[in-house]
Amino acid sequence: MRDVAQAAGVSVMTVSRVINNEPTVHPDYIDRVLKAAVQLGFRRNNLARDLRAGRETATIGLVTEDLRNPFYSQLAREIEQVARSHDTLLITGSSEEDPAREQELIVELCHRRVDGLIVVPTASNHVFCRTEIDLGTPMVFLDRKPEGIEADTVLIDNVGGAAAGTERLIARGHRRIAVIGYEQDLYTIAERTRGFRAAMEAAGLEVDESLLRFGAFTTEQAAAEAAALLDGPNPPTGFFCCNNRMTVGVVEELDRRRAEVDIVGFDDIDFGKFLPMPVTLIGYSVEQFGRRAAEMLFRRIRGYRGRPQTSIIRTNLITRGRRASSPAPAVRAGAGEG
Amino acid sequence: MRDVAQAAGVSVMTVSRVINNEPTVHPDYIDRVLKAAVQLGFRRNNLARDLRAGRETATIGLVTEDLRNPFYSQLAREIEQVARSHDTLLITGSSEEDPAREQELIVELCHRRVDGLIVVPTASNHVFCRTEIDLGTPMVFLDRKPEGIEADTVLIDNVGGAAAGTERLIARGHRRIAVIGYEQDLYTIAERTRGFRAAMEAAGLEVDESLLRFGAFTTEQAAAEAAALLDGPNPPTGFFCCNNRMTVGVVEELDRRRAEVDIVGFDDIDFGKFLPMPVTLIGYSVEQFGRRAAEMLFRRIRGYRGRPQTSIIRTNLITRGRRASSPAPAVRAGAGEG
DNA sequence: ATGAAAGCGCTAACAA
DNA sequence: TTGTTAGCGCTTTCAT
Repeated sequence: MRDVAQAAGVSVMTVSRVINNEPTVHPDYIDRVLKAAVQLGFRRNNLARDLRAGRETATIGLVTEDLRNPFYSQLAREIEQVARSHDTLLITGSSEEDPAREQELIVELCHRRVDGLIVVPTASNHVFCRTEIDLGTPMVFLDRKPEGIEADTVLIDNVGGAAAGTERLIARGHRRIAVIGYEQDLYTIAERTRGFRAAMEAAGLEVDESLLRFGAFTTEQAAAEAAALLDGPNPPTGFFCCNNRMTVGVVEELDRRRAEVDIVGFDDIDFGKFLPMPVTLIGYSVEQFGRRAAEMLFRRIRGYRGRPQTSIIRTNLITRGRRASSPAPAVRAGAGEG
Repeated sequence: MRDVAQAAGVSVMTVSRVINNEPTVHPDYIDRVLKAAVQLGFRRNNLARDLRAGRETATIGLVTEDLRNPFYSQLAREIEQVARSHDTLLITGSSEEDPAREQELIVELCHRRVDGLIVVPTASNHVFCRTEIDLGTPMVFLDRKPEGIEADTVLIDNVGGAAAGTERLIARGHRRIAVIGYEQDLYTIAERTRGFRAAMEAAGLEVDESLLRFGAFTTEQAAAEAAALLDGPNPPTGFFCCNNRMTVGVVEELDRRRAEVDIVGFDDIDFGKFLPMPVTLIGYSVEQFGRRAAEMLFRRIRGYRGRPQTSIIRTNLITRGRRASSPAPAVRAGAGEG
């Protein structure tokens, strides 16, 4: 900037004014400065600018497990849109379900002075966030409650949604309902299971604990769990799946067997129309989910000082999939050939 | 930091050394400084630090059309992983296919002094990037060639992949092959169409221009185009779909009609196993795609000064989908119910 | 091993 | 309308 000032024969302050479009500069100077700036390839250093101004960085961070998961990428998109309306950019980081990595990311982002953070917590301890929040980096937690602290949180109505789905299975006459989940301790899974139990109890039905399986993580493992249950002595006639991955796995297994079993699953599935059998899904507006969190965050960034709030996104039941499968055996997807 | 120094009774320099883990500090001081820092809730301002050091911001940017598209989010994830190995964070921005927005984003990111940029260009003019690149922000273009400048680029083998797919259709005896694309002028579409034509010509087949349709953008529109062609006087027996959205649309339409028509489509489809009919897809490693671009970028960031390079990712043919559909009519997916 | 001084690039506040 | 001075928070350099 000094060089530009020198080349244009003015002071740095005039240059500063020109590049910030301040109206109080003589047109001749504007011209000269601009010309010199272009010639020298000058670019304002926003770091210095923000430093001086003690200003916000106009950046927020998003920490999720894995951006590849369409749920998170859609969330990222919604958040980015809200951020854009606040002239703010979004930094994304994937924790890869590693609590250590998650903490590292959060701390790193705070050090970089992001204006705020949206975190989808991996099961872990979040007390260290308290410090960062108190020190001036607002955070909103999404989808799961943070552990050990009270903070702004946006959740899905896990209990209500799971109960509604379970009720539908019960209404269809099912009494023996299996639950397929992963990581029993994960907040969402625990809540959804709670909703399942509540609905069963409300209907006066006993839960057969041997039908609850929380060992699967991948689609394939979910399919294996379903297979084990169906091959058992007293197989279930309905399945409650705790998330979309589980649902897909169970659907695959049932399709393989052409078993007449009802499925309810948490989370909508974007290719749901291609599922080979009708499935009831517990959906919710991901758009609303992301926007709500982003809006809460920006309210904090703009200085709101109220107590931590929890916002719940409601769910709805959706029917997806095609009726009546063909009698021909399904063919597994081929791998790459060349 | 001054406050911490005062509280600990040392100079700011000592504080600086402590928080940077420099080995030349007396243990007693380390203790005192750390204690004071914790007590005062001190956090190093990395902005100031980077400013002084004239250092890189340890951030790169990624500009895509829409993060919700699984293709881009997977790309983002791969790039993030490479970035992480360089202790670098990733800022993502969506251009929403708006060239103006794309330029705005790129300029904004450059102003923020990102160390480098990966751009999936929307059809537009990219000469302004030349300036930014010369000014020190390396850029790598992904998936499509930038317009009007020469720069590092990573592309898919669009022509070769499309030709291979077309050849397969021809080998199966098809002579009348339709092409369903969107935005004929988009680099990828144009190249894929070129590959299609090349394969047809090599087989001595004439291309019926009335079978090439580039008006669709959504899945539904692609289905409509397919329907129009099939209802025409001399319908095609094979379809070449220019991307995954087109493929899904055509599959839906053919499934609705239970037509015996072969489909080849560019891009793999993650739920391919659920497609109701066998489809040949032209796939490629998205992982390799993203990593290659990120690695090219970091090579530039580390100072590589060679001429702009173009790297081509090869494709492979994959068979997805289930054989033999059922005789029952398909049921459209339901909307939300509550 | 520690500290004082200078300065990174910019802008707020005031002076001219 | 323009320029001068000072300082954002940190680190580099050099002296102690």
